[in-house]
Amino acid sequence: MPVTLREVALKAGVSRSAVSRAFTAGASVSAKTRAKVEDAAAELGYRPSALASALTTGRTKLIGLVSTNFHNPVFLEIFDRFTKGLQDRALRPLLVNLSGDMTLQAAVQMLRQYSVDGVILASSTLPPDFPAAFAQAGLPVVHSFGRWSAAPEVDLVGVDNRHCGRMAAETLLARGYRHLGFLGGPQGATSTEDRLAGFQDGLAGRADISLTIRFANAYSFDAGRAAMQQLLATGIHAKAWFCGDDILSIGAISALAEAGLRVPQDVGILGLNDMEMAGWASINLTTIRQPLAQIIDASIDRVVTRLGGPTLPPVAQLFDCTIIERGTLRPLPVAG
Amino acid sequence: MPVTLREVALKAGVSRSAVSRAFTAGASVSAKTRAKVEDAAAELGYRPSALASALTTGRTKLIGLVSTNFHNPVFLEIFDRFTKGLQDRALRPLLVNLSGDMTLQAAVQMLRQYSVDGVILASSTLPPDFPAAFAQAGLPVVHSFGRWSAAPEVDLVGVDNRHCGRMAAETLLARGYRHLGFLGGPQGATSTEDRLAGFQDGLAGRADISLTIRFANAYSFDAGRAAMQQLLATGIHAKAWFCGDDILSIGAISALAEAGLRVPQDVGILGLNDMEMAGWASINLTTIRQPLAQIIDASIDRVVTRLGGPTLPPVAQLFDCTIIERGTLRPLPVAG
DNA sequence: CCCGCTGTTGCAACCGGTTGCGGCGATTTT
DNA sequence: AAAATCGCCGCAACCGGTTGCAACAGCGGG
Repeated sequence: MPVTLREVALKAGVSRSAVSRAFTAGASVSAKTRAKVEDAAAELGYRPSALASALTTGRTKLIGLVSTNFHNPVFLEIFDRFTKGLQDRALRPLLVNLSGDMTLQAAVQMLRQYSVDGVILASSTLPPDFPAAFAQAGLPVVHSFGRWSAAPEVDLVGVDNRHCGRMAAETLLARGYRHLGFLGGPQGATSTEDRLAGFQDGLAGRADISLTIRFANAYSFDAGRAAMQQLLATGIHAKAWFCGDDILSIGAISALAEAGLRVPQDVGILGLNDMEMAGWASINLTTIRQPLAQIIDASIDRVVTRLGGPTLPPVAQLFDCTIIERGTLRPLPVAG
Repeated sequence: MPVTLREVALKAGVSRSAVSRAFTAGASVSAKTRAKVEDAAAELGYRPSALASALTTGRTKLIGLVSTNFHNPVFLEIFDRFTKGLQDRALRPLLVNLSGDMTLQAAVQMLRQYSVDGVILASSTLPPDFPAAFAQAGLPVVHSFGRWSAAPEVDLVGVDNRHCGRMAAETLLARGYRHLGFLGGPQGATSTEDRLAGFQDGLAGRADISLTIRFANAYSFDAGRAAMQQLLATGIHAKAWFCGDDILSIGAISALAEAGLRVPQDVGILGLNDMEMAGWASINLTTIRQPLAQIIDASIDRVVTRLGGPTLPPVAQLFDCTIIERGTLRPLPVAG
């Protein structure tokens, strides 16, 4: 049913090679035959099959876009940017939901079978052996939002989560909070571990500080709310919480409100990400911004350079975070 | 670099056909050779190339998943369910973000070039000629959340939006609201048009009712908030609004709160979708639920039956909506 | 022991493009 | 005018599997 090279060649009165060359940029074709071919192709509605050409060229222009978190609204923003960015570069995202029955091994096999040109792993929770599994299968991979390492096994783009943790500590200390809490994502999530480590770093040597540490069992609203409910039920009351993610913050705030506690008058909350919702007037979350657009653009750039280029050693590329002041922490004391 | 059929055949001491057959279910192979092949394949880490086989079988197991709305959080839930459901059936979603530079024509061409087995168009705003464009290109397509038609051009799965509108009208009337408002999505969005039509239907013949109609310019928080701000600024105050979507409702509620109006004491809000956020304690939105899981499962089933089966006439499959009572409308008057 | 049948196997062509190579005609050089 | 050069084209092989067909082996029955 679909029209092929042969038919265009026939109609244009040229060889199949000529048609092929007419459709590949930079090939050796005269303007005249190219015109003939284009006319015939247009008339027949011909488009070269990406699969067939991939077979010989070895390039599918398919990129595996792998993620685990489909319950954190920030990922909709992330998918939006990734899909647009990839499309702009004529690449096609093959979306993989790494949850349920889809195991890491299954995902690797699957993406190998489809000969994807590269893989973007968008996850802040998975340890380095996840991206490494793709690399070992011979797939160029960039880990977006992954854990920093001085000698990364694969390309990495993200932020310095330990530094974010220190920034959170400074922020809370500067506002005079002394009873602090850390509400992380699931235990074992690399981003949560690193943010906590940095947070503790920033608190080191301060004898006047108390710190409660708790982990939600997912980066989701429900998990954040449940964790905070449990904390309140057990009588644990920090005066300010650094939450490992905006969505946890929002869940926690919900639990606090249900318990009749006001934010920021009774309890302060500091998030991380600065997703769109954080800026909604009804939420107005003070948070540490990850520069999503930059991270995503850089991730795509990395995978694109891997596509053509030789095999260079993997690099880690980190972006700076900035604190976004809104309404869920009490104000800084006035200087002087 | 990747290991091919030929190498496995060599190592197993059989022909290439034998290897191919060993990997295709239901092919004629003896247990003995199958075992030999599987051993050799396992040793070499062989996986058949999906592209190469697609070339002859004509099946890629690729499904184009096309959407426009990456700013409505409900779509994260939708993508989660679609990706899982497709994966469960060994299908692969090729995600297309139909916005920015990606036009309908470009998307059609692209999906044709990749020989996707089918297309799922997940959008409640696009008119029937969008899905029709895929069908005309010879791609089996199902329109999820699309506009109902007695004689649809393509398979359609969703809800009866006019009926939802009538349900909204009944709901608000039953609670004694008389000054009503309709806050729709972008003008021209089919779902908004139909919900409005149904809403007006349900209000027909009621002389004691006033109705204000306004359209937000997207299905997004910002659009809902901006629209409500503008309404308030121009002095338009309905006592209850039927919003065309939960995310519009939440945006509208935000604007109301900023203006010092309480929901539901001063203004009632009724949403549509029942996305996860609607159930959050801090939002607690009364809304009309679309059965997402059912719609998505049915959509996948439809596209799967199109895959193998003969060309049957397109069908429309609608699911019932139910009202979810929460806290953004005043209670029903007590009977008696 | 021969025949026919069934189940398995390999050959070779094909899916739809790509590409190295040799050749041809047109142009330039001497 | 002959020779060297260049651009363009088609031939044919190839990418990695699949599949119709014919050949063949092994088996049971006559």
